[in-house]
Amino acid sequence: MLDRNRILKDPEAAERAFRSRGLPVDMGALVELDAEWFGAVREWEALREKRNTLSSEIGLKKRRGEPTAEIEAQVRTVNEAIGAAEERKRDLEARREEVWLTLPNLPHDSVPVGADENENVELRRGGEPPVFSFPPKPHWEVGAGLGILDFDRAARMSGARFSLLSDAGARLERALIAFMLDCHTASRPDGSPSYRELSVPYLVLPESLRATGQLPKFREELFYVAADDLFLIPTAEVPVTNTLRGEIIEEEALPLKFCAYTACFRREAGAAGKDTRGLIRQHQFDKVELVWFSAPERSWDHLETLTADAAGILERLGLSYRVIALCTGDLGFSAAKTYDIEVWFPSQGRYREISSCSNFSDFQARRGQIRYRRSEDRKVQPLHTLNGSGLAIGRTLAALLENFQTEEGGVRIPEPLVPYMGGISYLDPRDAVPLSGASRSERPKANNVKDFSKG
RNA sequence: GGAGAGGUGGCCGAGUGGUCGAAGGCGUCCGCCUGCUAAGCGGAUGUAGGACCAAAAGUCCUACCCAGGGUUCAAAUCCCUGCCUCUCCGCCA
Repeated sequence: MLDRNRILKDPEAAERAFRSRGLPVDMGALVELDAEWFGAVREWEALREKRNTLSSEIGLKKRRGEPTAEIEAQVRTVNEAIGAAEERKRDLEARREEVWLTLPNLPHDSVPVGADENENVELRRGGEPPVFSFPPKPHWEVGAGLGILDFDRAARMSGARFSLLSDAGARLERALIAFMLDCHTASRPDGSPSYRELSVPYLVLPESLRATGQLPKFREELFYVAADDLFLIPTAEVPVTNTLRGEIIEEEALPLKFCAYTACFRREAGAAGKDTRGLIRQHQFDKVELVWFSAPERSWDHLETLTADAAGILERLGLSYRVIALCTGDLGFSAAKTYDIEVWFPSQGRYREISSCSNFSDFQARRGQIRYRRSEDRKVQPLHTLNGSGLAIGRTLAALLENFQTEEGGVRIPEPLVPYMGGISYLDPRDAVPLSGASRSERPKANNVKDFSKG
């Protein structure tokens, strides 16, 4: 939600901002509707005042034993007017909300102006794309060769855009989650506080999604559980940001930094034909998310830190990446400024998004009533929220399979992950065991796994 | 899922249908006092929208005592529904 006073003070500036996002907004109609709504509110308030005055007069008279029938009749008349005014107010309020809740955030001044993703600006690169002496295979082929990635069986149980990982693949996914969380929650060399880890619900109420901006506009992107009026989260941003919804936080406590691993669920409506193969675009994927709550004057610095924190994971894993600043036309609905981090995919010969780090300024905080008490003057103000992937697990896994593949079809495990893989430093295609079971001769020694399934 | 008890300000906790935005306490803030600290004393202390004002201060109006309906001239207070919490039972990872 945008700051009403700010928009109404300079509607032309707001209109320019919306146009820079490629969204023409009829500010005239918006201003007019707002004025109409506001007039209805004032009218309703005036009538309430009148009724309150008369009612308390009745109280006085009753105590003195004076007759009140006449005033009571008056109040009844006023009440009729209130009823009508309330209906009008309610109607206008609904119409106004519908408009205001679908207005996107205003881009920050530092965001490059541009029409679409072609005008995004590359800021920096990290690492070198690997050089191969053979044509690198796409990750789904590498994964299939290793026997750790299976899309056919996933489709059998769940349909398109789901995946099934097995053996070292499943373990690698778990390793990445643990590795990333450990990185973000580790104490920092400069003594600044690390991220606090949260484990959050995957199903949320509509108002939670309204706060972060997915509703009302992007309902078709969400999986919805109609029987309970709950939505599956499209990102941990939703539950983590909503953790503090409706709260007032003392300025000294800011910034508050949280990280959380969750599965994420997206319908990918309108993405038909895009990334139909592989792990890039799934209905369900894993992500470690970073979320900041910060004071407005510091949030732009914090976005830099947040982005560096996300990129740090790629550095440790030895993956090549670049950071780009999204232009106004490519900015997400709630964001005031966004950096995308893209990782190198050898099979595609290009960088693909692996993290999106945004400052939402006070946009989500207004919608979710997340405020802070400024220590200087004790005033209560909306704070700023930020978040970024740190990182998307499936895409990281895919990038590892592609970037560290060997000619034999194996994959080298980056050194920091080896402890998380139980010492495994190389995935060997010769170790592959089909899910339907190995033949008697090549069946590996049974793992000494305890059965915990009986709870 | 069944039975019962509740949901009031940062927290605890009163509240008879009318002057209750809400007693009291705790906490917090500002002063005073005590040569430090504690204690003590005085005062202030919800949020949102709006009016007056150049602005601040201040005064005033409207709303909010889980949410939504209802009764009433008038609802934190009475009624209904929903949600949530707690206790007991059932079921269950």
